[in-house]
Amino acid sequence: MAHESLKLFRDIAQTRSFSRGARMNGVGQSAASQHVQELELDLGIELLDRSTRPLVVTPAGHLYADFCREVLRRREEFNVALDQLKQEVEGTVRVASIYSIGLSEMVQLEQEFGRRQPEAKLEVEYLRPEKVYSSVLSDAADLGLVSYPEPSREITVIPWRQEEMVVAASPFHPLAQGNGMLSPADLQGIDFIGFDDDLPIAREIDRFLTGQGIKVNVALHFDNIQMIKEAVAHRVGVSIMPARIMNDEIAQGRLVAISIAAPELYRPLGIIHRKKKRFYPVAQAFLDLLCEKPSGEFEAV
Amino acid sequence: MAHESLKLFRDIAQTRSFSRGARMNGVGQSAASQHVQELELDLGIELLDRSTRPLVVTPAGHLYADFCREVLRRREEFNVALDQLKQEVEGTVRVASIYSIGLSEMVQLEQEFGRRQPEAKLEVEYLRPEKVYSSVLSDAADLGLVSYPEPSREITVIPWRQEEMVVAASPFHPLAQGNGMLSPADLQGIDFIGFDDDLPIAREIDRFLTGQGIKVNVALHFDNIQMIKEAVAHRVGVSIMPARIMNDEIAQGRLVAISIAAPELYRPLGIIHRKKKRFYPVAQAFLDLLCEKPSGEFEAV
DNA sequence: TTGCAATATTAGAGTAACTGATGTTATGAT
DNA sequence: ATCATAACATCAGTTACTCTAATATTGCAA
Repeated sequence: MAHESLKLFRDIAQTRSFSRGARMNGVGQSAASQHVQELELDLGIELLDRSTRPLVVTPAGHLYADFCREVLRRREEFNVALDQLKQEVEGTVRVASIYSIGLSEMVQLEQEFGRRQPEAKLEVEYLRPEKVYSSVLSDAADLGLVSYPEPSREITVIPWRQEEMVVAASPFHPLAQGNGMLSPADLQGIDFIGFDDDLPIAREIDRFLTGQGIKVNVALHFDNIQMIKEAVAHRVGVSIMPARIMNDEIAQGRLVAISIAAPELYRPLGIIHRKKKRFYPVAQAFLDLLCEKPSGEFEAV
Repeated sequence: MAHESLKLFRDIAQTRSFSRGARMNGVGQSAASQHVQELELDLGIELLDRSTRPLVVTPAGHLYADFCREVLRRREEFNVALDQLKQEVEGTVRVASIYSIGLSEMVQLEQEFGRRQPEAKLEVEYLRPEKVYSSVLSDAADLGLVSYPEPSREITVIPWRQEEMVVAASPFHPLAQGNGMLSPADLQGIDFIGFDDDLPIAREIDRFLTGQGIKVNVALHFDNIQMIKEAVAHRVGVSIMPARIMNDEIAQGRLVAISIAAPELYRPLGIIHRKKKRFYPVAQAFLDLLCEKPSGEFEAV
């Protein structure tokens, strides 16, 4: 609004004509005339001398025209800076994820996203679960990927996947000699590699085992899956973890996955984000990608 | 209008509060909220993060706030420059006058004007008649004082005075020995000091003498009254000129004024100015002073 | 939770700004 | 000079905005 007014006066002064200035700004000559009259009334001084044709810009008019020019230039600068900022801010999706989402999965997602939004940038940061929440809360990340997601006043949860949990064991472990299935009872008293107690997955596994009346012998526990897999491979014990993140080790013959016969144990994954936040188009696009693609062998919910 | 908007946003960003910013600008909190929303919609980016209290200015908001601050500062500069200009332009009356208006008269006018408008400045420039017209035309002078004023399409005339024209002679000249009166016939064949032919006063005097069937012997002619008075004092001849501008020389006994018995010869003086020009208050005040005061012994018309 | 203070939302009133038609004026050609 | 013309001014009516007032929602702290 103000921008248009400034440009209008500048153009009138520059072309020394109300009609031309008006045309250049897509308004009628009448509007231009009224506008300048209003200006002159406000400033209490004549800006343009219309008693001669073509009109003459008065000294006061020159002062004002200079003002207009400088403001318009500054406005352009602002627009440029803003566009740059938008590129940075709106062209980037910042994702905070727990480690156990799996690197290979994320690489796939990144590739697909790069194909769809070549301009966009994806920044993924792997953090411990509580750091994912705080990162989303503090707006350091647009989206968070967590297991056992918990909504709060600030956080909205979008359910994402249900990952089947299986028993992980060394190929040489006695349990690995069966048909790839076992019943919960088979785990009674077994040596077990667990997750640190403060991780949601640890609590869920514990609840499951307790619910089944099973007690395992926790030989070791870690705060990350990588170490657990390592320990299992070294036959320190068995563990329970999402099947999908063992794919590489299974292919290499370092681990085997043994399904647990009913009741199914699933790890829910969720996408979290700040409530009320309007997503930038790029963040929305990434969210769409996540939701649309039931990648891997497990269904999205 | 735009100024208020810019200030509003700057204040909101600076105080980190809609309500305070609104109060500082004499509007309601609602207006402030709506204003920023509108802005954000226009720019397509969030300027203020209201999801926390006190609100946080986003990077884009900082860019815009900086823009506001700079424009406001520039606007202040403009206002200052404009005020200065107003002082100069509106506080000054520029008068262009022919030489023969008389310095003493003008000094009187200046004094009276200085008393009435202590703030105002009066600039008087003495020029040859045609320069007075062009000065008024080119807007280098607000008012012009001329004799035998001629209106044109560009120039408006305000009749000012009718000055009695008298014969100027040395106290020792034969004509000066009478009763201070003479008839036109007394001038027949006399040695005469005239004005340059291109001056209106020269043409008028010539017309008068011719109309009376008189022929004088033009001994010398000058383009200014000062030289004519000098020549008359030296008894090169007599001349005809406005009585009033001889006052000083008559008081000093260097010249005498001899009235011409009917038909009266008058020199009309007029104030000229550009048509349609709205006067600034100060110029109008000076014009009022000129018109109101039938100074000297001759009536204003 | 509950209460408080801040912001968002909504409808409606008042006003600013534009359009279109018409009046006025500056300028140049007849 | 007078006329024609192109430019600017004016006016009435409409559109579109901006503000207010009342009310709902939200963030934060006790």
